[in-house]
Amino acid sequence: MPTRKQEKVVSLNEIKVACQACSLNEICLPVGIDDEDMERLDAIIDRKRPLARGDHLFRVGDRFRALYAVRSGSLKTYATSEDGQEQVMGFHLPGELVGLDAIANDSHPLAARALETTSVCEIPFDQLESLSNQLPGLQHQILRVMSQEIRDDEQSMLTLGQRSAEERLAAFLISLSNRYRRRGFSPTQFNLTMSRGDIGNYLGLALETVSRLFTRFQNEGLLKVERRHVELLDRERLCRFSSANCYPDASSRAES
Amino acid sequence: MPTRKQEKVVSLNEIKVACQACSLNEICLPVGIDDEDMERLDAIIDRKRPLARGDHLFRVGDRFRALYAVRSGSLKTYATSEDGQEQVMGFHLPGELVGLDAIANDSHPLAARALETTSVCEIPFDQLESLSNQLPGLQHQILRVMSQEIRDDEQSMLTLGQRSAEERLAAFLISLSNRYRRRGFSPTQFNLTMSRGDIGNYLGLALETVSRLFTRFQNEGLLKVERRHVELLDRERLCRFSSANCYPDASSRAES
DNA sequence: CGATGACTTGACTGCTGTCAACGTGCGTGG
DNA sequence: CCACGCACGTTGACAGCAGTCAAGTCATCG
Repeated sequence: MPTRKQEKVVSLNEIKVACQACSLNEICLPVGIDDEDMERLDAIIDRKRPLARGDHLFRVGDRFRALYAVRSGSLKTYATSEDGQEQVMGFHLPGELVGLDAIANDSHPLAARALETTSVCEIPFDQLESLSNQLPGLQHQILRVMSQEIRDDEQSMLTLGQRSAEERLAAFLISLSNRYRRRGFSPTQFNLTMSRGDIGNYLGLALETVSRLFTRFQNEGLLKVERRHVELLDRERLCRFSSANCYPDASSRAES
Repeated sequence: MPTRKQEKVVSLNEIKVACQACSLNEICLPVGIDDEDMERLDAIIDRKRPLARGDHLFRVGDRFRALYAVRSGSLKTYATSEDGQEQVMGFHLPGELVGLDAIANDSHPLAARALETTSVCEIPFDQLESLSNQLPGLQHQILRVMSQEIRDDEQSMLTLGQRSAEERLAAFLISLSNRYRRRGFSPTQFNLTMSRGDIGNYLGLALETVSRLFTRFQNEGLLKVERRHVELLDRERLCRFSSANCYPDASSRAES
């Protein structure tokens, strides 16, 4: 990552640090906000103490008060069916926003739980909203982020609806890879913070199928996997397996 | 539908008519907007001439200029995979909004095509955005609508990922039923404006499977189907089949 | 009246879920 | 330090749901 223009005054640097640490740097509410506005945005953000693995950030039905940006660690969001079965709806990596689905009814339709030690930034929604009234750039950015979320969900629907087990897992791995790359992590080597069961649940597959596919992918030289650690050896081929373009995913390409 | 408070002045009535005809009446951008604001909103909306069956409202990659609200008729949105296969992503009934996924990148990621003769309202986005800067109520409403879209997509993901063919079709029919009910149409009797192929494509099923399931549902007394016309005979049981609550779908329950 | 497209139905296959047994690594406590 | 338990992961056997291929029916329209 080329260091961004950091020749700035004091308080501004503080924010840069704050939001770089939070991975919010041009990500959560990317671009289109100038430094002064960013300062005001930063002022309303509350940094909470970390969650331990298994802790809930919020539960189903909790009143909606704030959006959350993952600063470090990772979360899963899930619903619970009437028979008590968990339904994993998504995973959230550093720099990603959680809770956008709660705005509509002022209540969280999903629960969010930490997959590992995780810290988040809390963005009180009423404050964000009134701030965005004053800052058209911010308002536009929020709309963009929500639109991107809809887009990503559409992508997931496509994967879940139309793809084979093999294609789903490949697409999942490519998606993770893209999202890690985007945040400056290695796109070819990372740890899965979720269990095989979570992955299977999310992809609509039995956990045994996920396990078998990892083995198969490894035998075919596509990747190397050992417990939670994954190394993508042939990203290109894996990508073709996924029947999806490699880079459209959560990338958004940050506009023109 | 009990006629809504129509004891109002002239121009206001016009809007009521306009937006009632457009089914926008408290739906596209529901509640939270007072009459005066609604007048200003109405002023930027462009009513276009109807699309014929098969016409495109927009295509993949088209520059994003406006959101569209279905006034009458219906649309499907779809992606096209590299091998030319169509992937149906959604159906849009009167009163529903299309194009929210295009805001992020100023470009439509999906194409939208009329399933029958269809008319839409065009809502130029830049005008909507600057208007919403002046009207906090409108801004909030837009966020709600987008949030609801995310919620609905999550619901679809769940259906596609975890459910059997039977459950998917049942959920699809219940969803249609809820959406028709919400707009004042019969929730138990309606025409499918899309083909079996479209339904199957959307649900991630072969069209033959969809056909067989319709037959089975009919034999089990759940519904009566003849070509495109469907009558739900046992909505309650169909709902249980879908493994989903009956009313959460696209309802949003229009807040408290 | 024939052509066309949409839909239905049947036969067969195969992917993927289920059930079950068996590793493997890690933390806890002796 | 070692033993144990437990959660997680892997692998195998088997079965069933749903896809594919194919034939046939029905409605609409020129």
